[in-house]
Amino acid sequence: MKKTEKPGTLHWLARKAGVSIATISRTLRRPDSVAPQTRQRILALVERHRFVPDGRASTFSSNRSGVIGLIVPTISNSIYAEFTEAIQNRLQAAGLNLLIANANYSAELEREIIRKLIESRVEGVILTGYDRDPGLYQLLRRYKIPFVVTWSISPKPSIPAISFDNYAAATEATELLVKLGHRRIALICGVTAINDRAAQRLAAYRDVLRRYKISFDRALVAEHPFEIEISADATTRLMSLQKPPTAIFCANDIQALGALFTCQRLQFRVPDDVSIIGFDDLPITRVVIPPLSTVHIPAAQMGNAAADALIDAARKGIPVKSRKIDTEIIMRGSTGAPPARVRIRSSSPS
Amino acid sequence: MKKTEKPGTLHWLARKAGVSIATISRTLRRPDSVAPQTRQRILALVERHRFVPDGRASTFSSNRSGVIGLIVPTISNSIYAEFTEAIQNRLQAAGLNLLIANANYSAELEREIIRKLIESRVEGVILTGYDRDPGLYQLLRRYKIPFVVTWSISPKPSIPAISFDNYAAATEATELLVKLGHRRIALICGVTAINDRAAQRLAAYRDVLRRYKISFDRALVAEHPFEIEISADATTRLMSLQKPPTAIFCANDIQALGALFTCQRLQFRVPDDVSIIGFDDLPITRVVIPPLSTVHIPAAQMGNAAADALIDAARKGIPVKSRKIDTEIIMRGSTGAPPARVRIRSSSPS
DNA sequence: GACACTAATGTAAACGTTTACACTTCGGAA
DNA sequence: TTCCGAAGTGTAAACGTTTACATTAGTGTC
Repeated sequence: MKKTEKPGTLHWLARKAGVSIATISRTLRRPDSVAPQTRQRILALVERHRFVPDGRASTFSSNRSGVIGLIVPTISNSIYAEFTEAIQNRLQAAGLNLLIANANYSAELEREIIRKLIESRVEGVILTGYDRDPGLYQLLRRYKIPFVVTWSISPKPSIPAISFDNYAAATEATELLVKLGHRRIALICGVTAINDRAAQRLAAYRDVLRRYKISFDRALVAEHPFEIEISADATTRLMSLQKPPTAIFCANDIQALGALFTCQRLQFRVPDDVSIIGFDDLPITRVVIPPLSTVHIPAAQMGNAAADALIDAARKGIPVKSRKIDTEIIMRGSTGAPPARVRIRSSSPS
Repeated sequence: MKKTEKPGTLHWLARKAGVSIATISRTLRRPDSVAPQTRQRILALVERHRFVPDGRASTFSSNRSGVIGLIVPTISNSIYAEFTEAIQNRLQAAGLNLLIANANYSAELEREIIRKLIESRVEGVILTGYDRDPGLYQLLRRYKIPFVVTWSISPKPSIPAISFDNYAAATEATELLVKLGHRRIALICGVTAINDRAAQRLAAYRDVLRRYKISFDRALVAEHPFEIEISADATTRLMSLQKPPTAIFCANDIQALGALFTCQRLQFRVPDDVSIIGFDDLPITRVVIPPLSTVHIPAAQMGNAAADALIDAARKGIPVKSRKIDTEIIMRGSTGAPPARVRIRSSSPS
């Protein structure tokens, strides 16, 4: 009585093809290493039975998962889409797979995701932001999983980052408004407690004000999740102030759009009455009326660089090297000098 | 000479704790099944060494990957974000993990992704759209992987779909424009060759025109990728026609936004000169001026239902049952009757 | 004709869990 | 006292590949 192998395994195929299991494995992984006619016979069989080898066993046996994990804080902001697609393309070309995970701005959820990634022994992790429990970094190191921080730069040099400089970029944006003559500048940004990018942008804003001897008014900063309707509400509040701002720096384009439409709805002209500057340079900022001035973030470039670094780390053991990426202020139609009456009013208060 | 186990394995921990490997495994998987003091001792050890078990071995040995795959055609459109997050929440509650993959509107890439998912023996797959090589469905069935189609309904009842009805929704939207008095209605939609949702919406548009005896003008339909700038260009072309449309149905909110701003830029008033209706009901449609009329898609509800169905399929073997989800037209400020002069002109042509 | 070398294939150990089953201990019921 | 069941733990097979090493056959060289 012939022992019948379980269908859908290499063993089973090997028996059908009259070769050993090793030959099947080789046919699948390194076709050149088997004789052409053997190969053909086996591939025909594989085709006919629609055989898909068990990747779990393969990954486990070869000790290579071929997967890079990417953790983004949200997928609703399309700026991460460009970033993700760049990474995906690079990895695919290198024969690696991308596992996209959404941490939803939750440290708790991110922790679980990182743990899962370690469990599945991914060969690299791309993180967003640096601010997290140091234990997580230790864990990644403990399991020799290369990682890289993106979208912000850690003050600790031991944490490799491939990113632009949030502080510098926000400094530039705020300074631009100051140089246009604005003295009453609002900031709408993300929730700094859970978002180090937002925190750095806020810090930059404060420091610029201080440098130009403009007093900091807590009422002019609004920290909110990146949802357009929330930003719209915040803008309404801001513009209903006794002395509304003449400029709003939004640390995110989504928020800037909320601010733009809300100002217009409240009959403020942009940029004549209020200037607005965003952050990210989403495609929509070019289409909106007036087109939005913003800070261009080279998301694709950052993605490419991060992916390349991890490919080298995973395949050649080259440690990830930090790298800074340049941003650029894009002046479009939503920024200008403050209105004259405000300038007059502020010099001769009523 | 004591045989030393490889660190970072259950064996190694077992030796350290002076128990068997089975006890370690049980402590990790079903803590209740081991004595409290044993458990404590082991957990302390696990904690101290930051031990993370090898999920590949676990998945492989237990024959359960605990993963559901989700394939979306793009991640730039935030409508998929809501969908994805709903799925993620449901799966997490059920102890399953979500693997998000982006097929980038490429059948080729999608095929590779599906293959990878089968290789890793995921316990379910959520697909977007039904239109793909039938071999892929066969493959999923062959490997007994439950799947469900979302965002559109297959004409073949053998393919389970949890979705709204694109044809019905687009019919409603087009009909609404007709009933407002429009006769010259443009359609901006996705590329129907690679997007069955776009194809169904186009079909609905044509059928409504036919039903109301409005001649179909090829020049009034624009098929384009869902990028706002491309849609803006298409709108420019449309509105520069000898006889520009008095209404534009955009089968996607992104495109509708491009159309809206472009019309305004060209000095057409919305809705006085042109009506615009979108599709998806993104949050931004409520904020824009005028707020955009659109078709509300219950993305979260669809995600919940799809996730629940796959959870039941994976865990209890319940076959996925098709289900239709309702959409709703949301009338906001971007739709109205056609302008009077057009109505006059059309009744007494020059 | 012996030898070295290569190409093609086979053998079998290893990867690190899970889990069915066996075993021991202990407390209580008869 | 014996017996039974439950609780706790151990043993070892199984999961389906990959791959180092062994084996065989074939080819060309001296």
